[in-house]
Amino acid sequence: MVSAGAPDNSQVLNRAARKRAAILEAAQHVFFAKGFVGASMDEVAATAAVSKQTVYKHFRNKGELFSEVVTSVVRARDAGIPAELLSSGKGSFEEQLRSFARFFLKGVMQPDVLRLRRLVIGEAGRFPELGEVFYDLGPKRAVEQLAVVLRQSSAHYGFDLPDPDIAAEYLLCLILSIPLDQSMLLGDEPALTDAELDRYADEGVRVFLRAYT
Amino acid sequence: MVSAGAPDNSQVLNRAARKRAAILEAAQHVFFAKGFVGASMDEVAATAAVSKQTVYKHFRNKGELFSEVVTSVVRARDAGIPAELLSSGKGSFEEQLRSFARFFLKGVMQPDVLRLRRLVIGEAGRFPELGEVFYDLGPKRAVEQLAVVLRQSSAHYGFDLPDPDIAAEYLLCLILSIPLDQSMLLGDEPALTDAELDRYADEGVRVFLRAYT
DNA sequence: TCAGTACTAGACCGTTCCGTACAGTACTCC
DNA sequence: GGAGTACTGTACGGAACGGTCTAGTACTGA
Repeated sequence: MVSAGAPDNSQVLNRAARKRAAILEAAQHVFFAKGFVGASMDEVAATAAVSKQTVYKHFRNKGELFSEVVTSVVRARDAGIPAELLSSGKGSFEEQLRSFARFFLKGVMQPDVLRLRRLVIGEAGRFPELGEVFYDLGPKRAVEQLAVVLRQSSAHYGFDLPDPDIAAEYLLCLILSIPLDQSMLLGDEPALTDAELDRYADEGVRVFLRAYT
Repeated sequence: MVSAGAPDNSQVLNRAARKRAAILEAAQHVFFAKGFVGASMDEVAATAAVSKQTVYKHFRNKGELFSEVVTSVVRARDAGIPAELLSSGKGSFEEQLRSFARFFLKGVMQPDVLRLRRLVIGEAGRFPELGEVFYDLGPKRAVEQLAVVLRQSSAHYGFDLPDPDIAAEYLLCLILSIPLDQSMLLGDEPALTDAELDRYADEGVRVFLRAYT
């Protein structure tokens, strides 16, 4: 019997690694639902179908488990940009930016990513270093990648873009901020459809291009 | 002896109202520092220099106290736009928008407002209605006020602005999002100086005007 | 002045939680 | 097959917390 929602690691991981993965996944679930203080180690152990002792064998204490959960989720989300996005030259500049915009917005608006963001923001006082990890692998990376695209394209299409790094920051906030801020304060229900997200992405790009070309 | 940081209400409020105010102020402090679950009613009572029984005489339970704290802080910040901002006609359109932008950004970046935002976002699962209160009296009001300004000014200066409500949304996120998102994830220390905030506000307005005029 | 109300101080109850301890069982790897 | 490691189940100590209770004190307002 393979537990639903989790890959069957029984063949590729030894027992210890398997247990560790189960604990991390259970902890993610519990922390996302109840926050750091609200979550209990007993519930994590029960959800992972593991004894509490085993939890403490893998993670020194609650805080370390929390840190590992957050960093592992952030890193898992950081798979990077799909190759086809980076192969520039396909379509107009606006179409290219639109592809990026839709990709970033869809990623950021994943329910788990939204929950993670809420968690990190809420615990920024207790775990400031986690905010930094999230920022570096989230917004910061996105801006850097957009800046590369802007630099290439402005050269390729021959228009003047004085400061691509700053332009990328404004582009990103034009794409993400409106739906993201609403989700942060008003919750993710009802979730926006893909079509609505695409409209936000496209409109953000449109405003950006009017300002910068 | 008047406690520092709080107005001396001893002359204008009777005892009950005075105690109630002291509890709210103490609770704000404790909740901001430790979050909802992390704060304890004993600490609130001690900080307010009040017996725990008195706390429970004024507020039915911890959740109600938390709600009252958040709504009272939000409403206190909702004093509205100073009159001199609304008296249009002074200066160019860009100067007028700059005044608004600087005003909004400075308000949003107040340490207490940042802490409140973090708190509301972190507890959005437990208290969704507080997110709504915050949103309605925060971003939503700001967008509405900006839309009024845009409507008036586009008529007054005779340029075409098809959808002032949507334009106001983009204007607001161009003004606020970059410093605000950084503060949410990276903490408020070190706080940005007024001059830096003004630069963000002015640059946001500049990008907006390039896109919309 | 005096009744009624608000407040105080502290004990208290039931629960929850983190982290540890322990004795016994399952697995893994040589 | 056998030693060594990982895991289980449960119990426990110690602390914290939300909320109630009680008995006594200070204040208020007519």
